[in-house]
Amino acid sequence: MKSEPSTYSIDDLEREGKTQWEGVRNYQARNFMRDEMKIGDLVLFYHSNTKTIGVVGIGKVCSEPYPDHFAQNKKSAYYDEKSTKENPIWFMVDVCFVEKFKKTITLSEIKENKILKGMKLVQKGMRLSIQLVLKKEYEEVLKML
DNA sequence: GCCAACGTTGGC
DNA sequence: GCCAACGTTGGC
Repeated sequence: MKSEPSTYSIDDLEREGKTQWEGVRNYQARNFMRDEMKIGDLVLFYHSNTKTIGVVGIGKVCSEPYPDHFAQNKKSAYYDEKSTKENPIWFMVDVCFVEKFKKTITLSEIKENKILKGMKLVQKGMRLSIQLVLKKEYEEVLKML
């Protein structure tokens, strides 16, 4: 799961222990979150759009998917008039803190790792903020610590 | 700050 | 249904 650290960083998650992953406004990412995520799923936490880009820690899905009520909040940056309480369009999960790495596993390191060349993250044009990571990819990333 | 790549919107 | 225009993402 990607996040811009200026918006929400691994340090924020460590401090809070748990957060709502609101604001996903992309259908593919929503579908993945809504249909595939289960409580206990482990998450690579990725910092994008920052000085040191890469995987910075681990989180865990700690709720069922549920409607993103920020979409009904007119004051929220994530407000979407098409999403109603009766017919919510957008969904989110809660993410809990597991671990913050001592170092960032950078995007360039991941790009250099042949075992990870199939990772969604390094596919051309892949901008999705939530991506499936295969078990072997997950384990390989952790080996790079 | 630039810009490529992608997604969404809306006219036709 | 096509596609141009526009907005966003995100690496560099």
